[in-house]
Amino acid sequence: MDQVEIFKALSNKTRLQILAWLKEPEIYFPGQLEHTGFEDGVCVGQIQQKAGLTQSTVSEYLALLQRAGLVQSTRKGQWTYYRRNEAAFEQLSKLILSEV
Amino acid sequence: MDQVEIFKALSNKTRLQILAWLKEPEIYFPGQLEHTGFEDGVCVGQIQQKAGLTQSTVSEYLALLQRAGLVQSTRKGQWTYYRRNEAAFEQLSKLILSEV
DNA sequence: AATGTATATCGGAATTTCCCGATATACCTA
DNA sequence: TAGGTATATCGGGAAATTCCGATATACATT
Repeated sequence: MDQVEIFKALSNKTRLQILAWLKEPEIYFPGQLEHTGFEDGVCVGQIQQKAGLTQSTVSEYLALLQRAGLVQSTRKGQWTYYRRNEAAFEQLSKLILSEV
Repeated sequence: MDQVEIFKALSNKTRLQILAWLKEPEIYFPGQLEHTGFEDGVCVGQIQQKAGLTQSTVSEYLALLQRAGLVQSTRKGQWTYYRRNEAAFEQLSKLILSEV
């Protein structure tokens, strides 16, 4: 758990937004529900649309968040679904009180 | 409380070190104890020495941490003492669970 | 095999961050 | 007032980040 890498990942408004959206996908991505549900998270395209940035940028942001350990992904067919890694946030919350 | 600004402030190894040092000044800055104690924190010069960066860099890092609300300062004579703002860390810890 | 769709990766321009040396400001003492 | 010490601010080169368009890869369908 590289602290600096985690905080860098969180140092961007769009990435914070994405994390907030992934917390309540049923609210922020209602369009996906009927297709696949949210067990595996939300696919890149849905996130990209909502973020209003290019596909390449959003894909890189998600990869960055994953390298930091804040999200996890599942590939299903041509879609990659991203979901939050809640354990990482719990850990981070504690770490801020104990180590930072 | 600007989340991005806070996470940017934490996205640097030296600044994280400084915050950790200020958590236990009596351990990391034993030289200052006999002079002034630690009620107001630690002066810039002591922190600079320990960080091993230039005076200007450390001064700017402390100002940056202060703008993010993570530390507070007290001027006494020619010295500026910096100490942690523990309330900010408590808030941040909770914020990571509730908002991020 | 050929085409279409979803995502990842590459190359790069613009901006920001990192960290420095030089200089300015504040305060203290003789 | 002059000189010394502590800190803040300024200007800038190097490196990292932001975000893009173009291209590559992966999978599905026909």
